[in-house]
Amino acid sequence: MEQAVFGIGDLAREFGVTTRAIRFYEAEGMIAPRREGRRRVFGPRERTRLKLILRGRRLGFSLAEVREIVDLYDAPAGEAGQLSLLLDKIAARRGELEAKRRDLEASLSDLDAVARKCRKILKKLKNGNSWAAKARRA
Amino acid sequence: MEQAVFGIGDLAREFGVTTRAIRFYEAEGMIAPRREGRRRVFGPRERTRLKLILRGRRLGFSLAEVREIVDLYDAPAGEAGQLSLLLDKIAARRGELEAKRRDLEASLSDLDAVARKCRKILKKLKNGNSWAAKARRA
DNA sequence: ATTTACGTTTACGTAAACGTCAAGTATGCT
DNA sequence: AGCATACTTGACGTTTACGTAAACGTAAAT
Repeated sequence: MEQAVFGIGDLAREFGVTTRAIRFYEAEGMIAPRREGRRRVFGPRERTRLKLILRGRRLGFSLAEVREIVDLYDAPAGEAGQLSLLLDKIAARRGELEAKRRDLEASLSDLDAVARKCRKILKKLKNGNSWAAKARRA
Repeated sequence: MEQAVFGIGDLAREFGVTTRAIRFYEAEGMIAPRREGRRRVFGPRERTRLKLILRGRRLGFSLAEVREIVDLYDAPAGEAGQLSLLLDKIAARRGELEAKRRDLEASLSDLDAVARKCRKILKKLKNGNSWAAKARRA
């Protein structure tokens, strides 16, 4: 078994965040670990939620946005109207993610272009560079 | 010609940001429009820089990170040592971007999984649902 | 001439997302 | 018993990334 419960310190270490951050997310109502006395006890479910939160944050979403995204995950229980409304929300989020992906791909290819230019100049420098001016036109 | 100069308002409208933000980036030394009297005049170069800045921000980078990324673009002029150092930096940034891409793909596929689950339930609801319990096992 | 539109600087304000103490509690080890 | 370690709840502080308002400049339109 993959271990079913975690202390706040365990999760902090595992995900590379401070316990303060985790408590903050709880105070914001984004996770709700159960208590054992006063201590927080995180089950796999809360652990997953935390993982989702942090992933969202790394992708540049605000906590408010993250909250809406995460909420999509444990909604699927309702009548038809609710469900297709949920599907709409999901589609909207998908759109945002795809926009981000476009930004990402653009960044990657831009970066690659710079790298290529770099290597080109570097190569010319290695074997005698008499005509360095030519490389600078780019 | 694609228009060679822009006022601050033009760029704000084009990119959907406030003029305040643009001035802020200038104050931070991330763009340096030339002046015509007191007014800022942005050439295509500064326009591109701004575009890069905003793209970085959308991807969740801090301005400090964005600065370092953007600086990679107008460095390619130096001796061999500098160039390969630059290539190293580029590789590092590429790594970050790829990590972000993994997060992104994971988010997308998670979202798709929820959507599939949703549609499944929805379908069962449409034709007579006597055995709704079966769908809840997921 | 004056309103309108766009721009300028200076300066204070603010929301978000935690960081950083402080002071107390609970558990286990030696 | 004494100490270390991990956790708790406040409460205030800090950084980032702008927002917002005031007061003014300049040029075109009415």
